[in-house]
Amino acid sequence: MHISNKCSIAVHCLLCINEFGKDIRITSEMLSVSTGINPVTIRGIMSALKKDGIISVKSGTGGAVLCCPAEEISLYRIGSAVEPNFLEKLFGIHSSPSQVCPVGKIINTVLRTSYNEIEEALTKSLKSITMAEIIRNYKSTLGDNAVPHEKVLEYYLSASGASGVT
Amino acid sequence: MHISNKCSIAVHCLLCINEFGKDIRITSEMLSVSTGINPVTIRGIMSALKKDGIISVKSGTGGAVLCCPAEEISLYRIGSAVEPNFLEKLFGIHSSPSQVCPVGKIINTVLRTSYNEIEEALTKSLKSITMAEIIRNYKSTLGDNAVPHEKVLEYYLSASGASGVT
DNA sequence: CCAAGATGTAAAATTTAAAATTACATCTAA
DNA sequence: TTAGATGTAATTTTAAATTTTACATCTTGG
Repeated sequence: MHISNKCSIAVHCLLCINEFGKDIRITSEMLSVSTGINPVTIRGIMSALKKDGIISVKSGTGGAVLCCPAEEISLYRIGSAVEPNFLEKLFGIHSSPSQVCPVGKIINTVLRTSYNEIEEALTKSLKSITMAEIIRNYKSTLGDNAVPHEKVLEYYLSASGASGVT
Repeated sequence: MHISNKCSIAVHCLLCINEFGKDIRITSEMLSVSTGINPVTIRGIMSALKKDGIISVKSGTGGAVLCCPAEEISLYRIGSAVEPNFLEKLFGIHSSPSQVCPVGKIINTVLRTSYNEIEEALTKSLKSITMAEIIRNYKSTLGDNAVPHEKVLEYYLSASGASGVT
């Protein structure tokens, strides 16, 4: 009953790349620790983001970097990248209505008309929110909770290998 | 990754009630045949619609009728009735990010800020589409496919007991 | 050049949420 | 008073997402 976690996980990863990418090498292992999601799933998501041109990942040695301005990375783009046609899947429609009943026969068409309207509006909102805004929001939410950067890097460097400290 | 089928099923049922309610008694069995969904699930959905004041169902003998004008039954109202808080559930968020990583610590808050914006816009579209519009859309889509009403009633009357002709 | 540490994927196993099934108490009117 | 409904709880089944396992391939430092 919801869009899979992939979009949220992707945003999380992009925030990490943006925040720590200059100081440490961002690997799927590191992102796995940060997100609490297993590294294979992370790699799948990274793959999708890469295919869409949002990030580039150095194969073999590892290390992901943003490869376009944060203003150009909208939630719509992220969602579409990690889960093609995610909007069409938004509203579930029952799959085997009676083909004898006039309502059953055309319910799919009728529903799609309304759902398309909604998806259009939704697309607009999703396009209006970009990583630039999310990064700003992250920084201001961080506020006083901000941990010294070295501390964080130390955590990641020691945790590489999934120590278990999460 | 999507809102459950309940909302679509509810719209289907409401269309049937509106279309055939004057001629035949709308039972969960009849709606089960029309939707292809089992009667217990239908009764659950009808219960929810009833609780919200959208329909009234005669207990015991059966027979559902709309009990408010179609203009007042929006998709938002239907969705909320059959699935409380369905919008909050829209975007999945991974549930166990690292509490040591600064991103992991506040990712939920950061995401919710953006998702709330989107949900607000979505709510507005969902409220703007009502059964009145859907009924109009149904009638016009029906167009020439329109089957003589008696045929349909005959179908339902004979099918009561779920004959299998669907 | 080659081994350690990454990515990239495929395939199978597990988990989880939705829906179906089963069961039964209760209601209503012919 | 009984046949045909609704109302709901509990269990089973099903389908989809995620994790796990496995392994091929890439990259670079020693």
